[in-house]
This record gives sequence, C-alpha cells and structure tokens, in this order.
Amino acid sequence: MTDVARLAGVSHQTVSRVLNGHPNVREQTRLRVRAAIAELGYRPNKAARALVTGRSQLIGVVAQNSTLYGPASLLAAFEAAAAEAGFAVSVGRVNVLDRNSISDAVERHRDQRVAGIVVIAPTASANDAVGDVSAGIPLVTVDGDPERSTPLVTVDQAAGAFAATTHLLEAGHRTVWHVSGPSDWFDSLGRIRGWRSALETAGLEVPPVVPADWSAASGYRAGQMLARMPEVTAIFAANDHLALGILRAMSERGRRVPHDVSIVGFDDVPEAAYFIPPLTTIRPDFHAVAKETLELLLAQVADGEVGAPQRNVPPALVKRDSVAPPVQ
Amino acid sequence: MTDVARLAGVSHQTVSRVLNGHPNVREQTRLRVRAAIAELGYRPNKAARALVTGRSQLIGVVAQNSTLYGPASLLAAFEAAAAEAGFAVSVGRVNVLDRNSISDAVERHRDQRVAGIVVIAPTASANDAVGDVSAGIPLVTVDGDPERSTPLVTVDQAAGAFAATTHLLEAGHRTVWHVSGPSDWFDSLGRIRGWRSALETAGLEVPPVVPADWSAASGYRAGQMLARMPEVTAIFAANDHLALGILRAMSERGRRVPHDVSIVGFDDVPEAAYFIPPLTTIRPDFHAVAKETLELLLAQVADGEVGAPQRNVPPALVKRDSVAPPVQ
DNA sequence: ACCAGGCGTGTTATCGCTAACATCGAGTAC
DNA sequence: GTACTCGATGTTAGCGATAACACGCCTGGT
Repeated sequence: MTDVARLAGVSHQTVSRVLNGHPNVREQTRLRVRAAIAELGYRPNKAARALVTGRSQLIGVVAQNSTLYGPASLLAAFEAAAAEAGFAVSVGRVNVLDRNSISDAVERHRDQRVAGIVVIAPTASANDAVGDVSAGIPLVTVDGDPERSTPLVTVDQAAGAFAATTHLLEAGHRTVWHVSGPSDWFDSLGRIRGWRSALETAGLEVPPVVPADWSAASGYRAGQMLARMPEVTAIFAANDHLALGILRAMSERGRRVPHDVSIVGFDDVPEAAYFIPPLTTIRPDFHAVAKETLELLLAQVADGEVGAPQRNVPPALVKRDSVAPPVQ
Repeated sequence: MTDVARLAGVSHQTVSRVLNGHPNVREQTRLRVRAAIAELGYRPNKAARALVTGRSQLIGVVAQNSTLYGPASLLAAFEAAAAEAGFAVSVGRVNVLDRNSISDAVERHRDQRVAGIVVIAPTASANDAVGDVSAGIPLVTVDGDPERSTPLVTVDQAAGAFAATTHLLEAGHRTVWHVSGPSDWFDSLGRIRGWRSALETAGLEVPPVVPADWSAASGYRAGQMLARMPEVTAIFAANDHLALGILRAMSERGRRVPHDVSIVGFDDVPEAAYFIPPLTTIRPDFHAVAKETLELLLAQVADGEVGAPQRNVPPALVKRDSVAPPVQ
C-alpha cells in the first residue's frame, strides 16, 4: 500500500480512501491512485482490514453435513448470491444439529470475524441452539422455526404441500395419503400441515401420516405397505427420493403409476423428470430463498437491529406424468 | 489478551506462547494462563493472527457451481476433513470453469490469506487456469489432468470403468456399450479409457462411444437410441443419472432390465438402490479423496515445496440387480 | 478584508497478535 | 569460582490496513 502511495505521489491514507470509495478525493487523484494500483498489481490485505474494522467480507454458513438435495442446493445458491455481492462464504459443516456443535461452529465463525452468519436449521434442536448464540452478530436462520424470533427465511412448505394435495384432489381422488419426512424437521411438519389443511378445506377424511425419513429406502418401505392397500389411489410424498422408493414398491407389486396410484413429490430433483413415470412434484425456489437470506443478513449488518423479519418463499407445482384420475 | 495476561500475572507474549503450544513455558504457568483464558472466555482474534503470520486457518476451495452428486459429495467430504484438522473452509463457487473465473476465485482466496487452495478442476480449461495461478501458494488439484505437474488427487476413473466393464463381460456379454459424460471432463475420459481397455484386454470389439452429458435427460436420449438396437445387451453408463435416463428409455420401449439389457452406472448416488431395478454401480470413495487432498495440502503448507505427488483413489463395485447374463 | 466552513490531503494512533531480541536466574563444566 | 548455556519470561517492533484528527486552501457571506 505504501508502494502504491509513493508511486501515485500521495499518502497511504488517500490510497485507502480510494479503495473504500470515500467521497472526498479529487477525481484526478483517484485516477492516479487507480493507475498505480493497476501498475503494481496491488491487492489489499483483507486480514489487516478485518483486524482494524472488526469485520471481514466473509459470511459464515452453518449447515448439516449432508448431500441431501434441498440443503445442498440451498447452500450452492447462497454461495452464488454472496459471491455476487462481493462476499466470500465460509462453510462450517456440522455432523449433528445439536446445541454443542452448532454453537461451536458459530463461535468458530465469530473468531474469524465474519460479517454475519447463516444457519440452516431445519430441526427443532438446531433452532434451540441458534437461540443461545445469536447475541451480538448478524444472524439469519434458514428453514427454521417460525415461532422463534430470529430473522428467518423459509420455503413455504405448507403452501407447496397444499398445492400438491389439491392437485391430486382435483384429479378426482377421494383422499390423499402422505408419506412424511422425519418428524423433527420443520420441513416435514410444514408439509404435513399443508397436506392436512388441503384435505380439511375439502371436507375430506385425513388418513394417518405414514412416517419415513428422507431416503429412497424408507420410501420403499412405506410404499410396500401402501401398495397392499387397494383404497390408496393418491400419495403425496414429502420429497422426490421418497417418491422414487414408493414408485419402485408400486412397480414390484404390479400397481401402475399413474393408472392405479397417483404420486406427487417435493423438491424437483434434476432427475425427477426421468423417473418411471416422470414425477409430478413441487419445486422450491432456492435461488429466491438465498437472495432473501442475503438481503436480511446485509440489512442487519448495515442497520444493526432490524427486528425479526420472516420471509416465506412459495414453491411451484411442476406437472408431469405421475398423476391421473382414479379408476372407478 | 492483555486482560488474560494480567489475570494470570504474566506478559501477553506468554499467553501467546501458551496458545501456540510453544515448548518453553513452565507447566505451572501454562495452567495459570489456561485458567485465566477459561475464566474470561477469551478467544483469540484470527484476523490479527492472520495479519502477522500472513496465513489464516482457512482453506479455500474453488469449485463449479453445481449440484452434481460427485462434486457436491466431494466438497462435503472435504469440509468435514478440514474441520477435523481445525481448518475452516471458504468456498468460491464459479459458474464456468474458464481461466478468468478460476484465477479470479483463486486471487480472492489469496486476498483472504488462506493457508492453501483446493481446486476441483474436472475439465481441461479449468486445469489450464490452475497452471497459471499456482505460484506461491499451496495448491492441490482434485479431479484434474494427470499430465499436469501440480499435486493432484483423483478418483481412479479408469479402474472403476474397467471393473464395471469386466463385470458385464463376466456375466457373458459379447461386448459393452458406453454412454459417456461430457468430453471435456477428465472423469469422462478416464471412464472411457477404462472401458476401452477392458474390452481390448478381452480381445473384443469396441463399439462407438455414445456421447451425452451427465444429465438423466441426455441418458434418456441415448437410451432411446440404444433401445432400438437389438444387439445392445450391456451398457456401462458414465454415471447413475445417465443410467436412470437409460432405464426409463428401456422401460418405454419394453426392453427389460436386466433380462434384455444389463446396465452398470457410476457414482452410487444414495437412491441408486431404489431405481427400477436397483442399479449395479461403481462407488468412489469421496471420503478418502478428501483425506488425501488435505494431507497433500498440509504437507505443502508445512514443507514448502514437495514436488507434484499424485494420488489415485480406487473405487468399488457395488453389485445390485441391473446385471444378468444375456439371453441367447 | 475577515472569518466560517467545507474539501482534499497528510499525520499519527491503533486494531490484536507474533517474531525477534533482551533479560535474568539456575544449572553445568572446568 | 568464573564463564557459559539454556530455559522461562518480558519488552519492543512491526504486520497492513482504517479512524480520527490536523492542516492548508478555496469559497462565500458580511
């Protein structure tokens, strides 16, 4: 920096001012400094800046260590959004979403003097942990508990589930069964809520929830059971991988999809269009979630406190070939 | 830090020594300092340390912005490995793997004073870019060009493809067709090489490569063509999603898998066991790749130059139900 | 003509840490 | 007993940036 200052014939402070877009610099000086920067290939040292300002251009993300499609997509989308805004993203994966590991990960990020932290906290335990550590640093929760009072961005699970269920009912089914995700995930709860509400709105019977986790394996097991029940003609699966397992179970039992059974999934994984048959599903807008998250975070960075805004991003129904009217 | 020093009745330098595990500190003093640290809840400022040492406990990863299963798994595995070794990981996603964006991402990481950089560079253009920027900072390429002389860790694509092809031949097939990934990926090239070499070793005819990208969509298109060719009885797909598309094309044309056509995939995505039928595939050991990568990187950080070691991690064959002997 | 006030710029202090050297006492060799 | 070594600790000087204040100079109002 001193070299740049010397070459441009100014003080290092003026160089700093140019770098930070300070208004009170003469246009001519600004150009001279920029030229010197370019000539020397100078790049500012972020560590030094972070030291003196107490903030780095770094955003910490705490996420579960998984390759589940939803969280992974969200993370990728967020990294893209952050990069666009000039922030680097430091990812702290965590194996279990409990209090200890989360607050640990948050503290590690804080040591790095990150500008803000995003926690992808889809379970209750994760949310509790967030409540503890939130003090004194901009923090946004994604996929968390709407009851809690931290800034929060989520996919509107209930709306998606409502749309999926309604779509099946409109095709003529008498009721819709639901294979759900793990019961400690808010995603699961929201999807159950939307499904139930669609059935109740239509004045229909609500069958028992068929519990599963997110895996194709558990979908397969659930599917084996449902395939044996002739009254089951429509299933809303809590995600596409569950739907895949169900499809296989149906196929093994000779129940044709969509002729005998209609299925709707959730997530719109890239290969969903190539399931047998192509899967009708709900597509969350991860890009929008990432954008909202970044906005909320940067607003906190800029303004200090901004209350606890919540954003709920509605997903879209993608119609393919796994839904048909029931056979009478 | 000064507070800690005062409370422990030592100088701040001694605190620093305790923090960094310097040997020449009396045991009693060390304990006193540690107690003071615990009492005050002191946490060292990483930015300050990075400033003075010129290195942070941060590893930069440059990866393509995709949710492809392979790269995403690799990234997750690497983050886990790095966390275990006490490093944070800063991810710089890049939309296209060209010279500019890669060297940009690398420079951004360098500004952060990362300890080292990992580039996931599965294409030729990415590798060229890495060649340019590698100077002066520990750097390991993953999934890159074996011809190039940077430290490199890869999945042994050729060995996996060889195993897949040989497995099909051992089932009795006369030859094996290959639906390949994009031709600018080293993964694709390696898999083609292994497939070809297995056929040549067996003294068999090598059919033309059927080109595709990694998507189920392109697998479906390739499958539509192959389904019309009765002489095709065995297919090695360059990844599981391609295999999924092929499965669907076969199913639509009434060609049963594995009765009429046998298929082997690559990647072992979690849902591969729930395809119809469950897919025989090749499982890369991402965890091992991540571990080797970190080792190579830390060796560079410690020793300065270490030449250009290369590690090749062999994958495993996972047998399921998509392979059977051909119908005579 | 004089002074207030903004603008452009330079000077100095400081962020929290580690490196390098200084110091001091105790053991060891002769 | 003197000198030398070494281990434990303290002191001082930066790392490379920004913040705060100081300082001219020009402008405009009276």
